[in-house]
Amino acid sequence: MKFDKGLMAGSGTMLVLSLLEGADMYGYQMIEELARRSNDLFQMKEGTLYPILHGLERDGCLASYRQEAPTGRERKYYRLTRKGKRLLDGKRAEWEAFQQGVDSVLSGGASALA
Amino acid sequence: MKFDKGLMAGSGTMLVLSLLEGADMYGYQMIEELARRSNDLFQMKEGTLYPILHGLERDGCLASYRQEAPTGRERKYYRLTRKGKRLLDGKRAEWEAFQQGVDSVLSGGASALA
DNA sequence: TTATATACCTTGCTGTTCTAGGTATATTAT
DNA sequence: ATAATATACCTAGAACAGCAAGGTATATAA
Repeated sequence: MKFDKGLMAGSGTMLVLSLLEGADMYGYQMIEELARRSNDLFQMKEGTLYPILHGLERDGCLASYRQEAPTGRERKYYRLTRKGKRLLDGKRAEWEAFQQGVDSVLSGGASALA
Repeated sequence: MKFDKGLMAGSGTMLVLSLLEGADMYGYQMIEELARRSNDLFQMKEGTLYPILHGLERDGCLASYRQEAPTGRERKYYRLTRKGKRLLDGKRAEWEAFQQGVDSVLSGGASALA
């Protein structure tokens, strides 16, 4: 990424899952799509992405299938499973809570939660 | 913390620095203050905090002094230096960009950045 | 007198990202 | 034709941050 690598930790999985919510994608495409959607802020490295994909598939959160591109090149597409969708929902909720917590601390601690 | 530990990575330093922007504090107090300001969402562990403090002091971002509490116990207070303030400002800017980037990806990539 | 709260610290584990490689095919430039 | 680049997948090892679990010591509460 372009900034403190640490910030990315913990969000990488969520970002990947969220990409697959809209459409099946292959790895290389996810990197491009992540850059596009973030205005080039997120430039995920392959060494980061592929281990994430393999782990999620191993845990049953993603399913993969091979499909030939019009060019003739073979691509490995990933699809979000029901379990993956549940994981995404959980990560998203965690992210929102975290975001709120950080902003609350940064602003001195006066946030009115519920 | 209460959630995916990974999310914390990269933010710990910023949160600590931001606490010290308002007032000098000692370690134990920072943990309590962080919990208070975040409605108990952030329960930073001592094994996380002390290495952060030592690193920031080593880098000249914090300065420390010992002061006796009314109870007789000695406390080690930390003060934000000018260099620490600059670091905080940078971290804050990074955090905002990151936050915006994540939300942009989560919402499909349509954010209008300036 | 024992347990808990306060207050500081460190070592080693784990998990996540990145670096830096490797393989192979398709396209573009020379 | 040949070289360079883009596409597309992968992995091993380094680096780093947070955590668990320990240690030390004093003050307060049971």
